[in-house]
Amino acid sequence: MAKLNHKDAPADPRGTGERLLAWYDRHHRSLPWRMPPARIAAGDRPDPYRVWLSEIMLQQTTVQAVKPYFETFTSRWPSVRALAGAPGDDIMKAWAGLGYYSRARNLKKCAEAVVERFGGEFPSDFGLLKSLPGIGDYTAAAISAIAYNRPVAVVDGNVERVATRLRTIATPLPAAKPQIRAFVQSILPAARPGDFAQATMDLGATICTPKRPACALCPVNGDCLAFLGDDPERFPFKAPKAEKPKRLGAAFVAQRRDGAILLRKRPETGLLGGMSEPPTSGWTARQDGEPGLDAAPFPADWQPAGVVGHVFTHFELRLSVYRARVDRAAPEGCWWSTAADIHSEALPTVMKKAIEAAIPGATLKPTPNRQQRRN
DNA sequence: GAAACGTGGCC
DNA sequence: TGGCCAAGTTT
Repeated sequence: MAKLNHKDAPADPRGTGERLLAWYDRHHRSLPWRMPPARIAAGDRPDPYRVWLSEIMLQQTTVQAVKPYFETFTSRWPSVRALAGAPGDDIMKAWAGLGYYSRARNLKKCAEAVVERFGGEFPSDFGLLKSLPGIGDYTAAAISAIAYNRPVAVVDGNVERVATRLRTIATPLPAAKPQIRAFVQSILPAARPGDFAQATMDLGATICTPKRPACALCPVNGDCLAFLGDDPERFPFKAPKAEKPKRLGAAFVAQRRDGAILLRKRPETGLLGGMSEPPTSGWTARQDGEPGLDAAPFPADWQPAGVVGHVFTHFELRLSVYRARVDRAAPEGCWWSTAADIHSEALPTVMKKAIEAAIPGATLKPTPNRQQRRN
């Protein structure tokens, strides 16, 4: 890492924003939900519905993971009114696999609120946006700036990294947030708040990365205190993460003679809230041996079918999977999901893993080339 | 302020 | 392999 002396002190910080915009004009990423800077300059604005939807999907989620979901949602529900009118279960099914399912629950609530409170038009005001379900500080600022070009500071994880490096802010997150927000506000170009927000995020995603940042390519390295006199990779400062506890549980995959699989719906709140699953044991903090057949939802010829590992945000799960052939009506609260339906159920990834362990191929989409198995 | 809340990719 | 991280919000 280059260490420059004091003669190379940062240029006028007020120029940082303009330099970021000039870089963005040339090197911006092309994304499905983004209006490119040339069209912004021509007077176009992005659809606030698409901005909102993309921002919710992008919370703690990579661009690559979001792309296909964004395409699915916007094709199926082209407007906030369409989404507000959709059955909640359809939204959960379409969200399955993307994670953080409270986002999907809040998505419908927010769409309904926009229709009822604002006549189907997203507000531009930060405070009004933040009053909507699922919209916090970041998302309210992002919609306000990107969709409406309001001069608000948009601070996400990328911007936190860029800002703490530019100013060598050594206060650990999240305590450093006010400092960061104030700094970003101070360099915000008044004419192009939306482009500036996206420019800063693009810089963080492609140049000012967490590990091995490409400082030589950075358009504002001359403004960066970390680059000029420190080690950029040290920033931002964060508290060490707590160790993940390990939990054990069991899943019971019952299959009917025609191939249908028994599912039920999880409670609306909490982990995987509102999503579907094969019957499972609880998996609270138990470490005293694998859950056994006493946790089965009903008596059957349960056979061990392997163990599935899955890492959640705050714990690791080892799920013992059992399988049985069952020929009976679905118990109260459960339903038989046929081979034709199983692909479109609201199954979280961990539950697809469990079903796959018991019945390989069961949750894969049928292809024209593949014969459906019927036993 | 701290904990809950998913998943997949990268090194 | 396992820890880190990704356009955070809610309670």
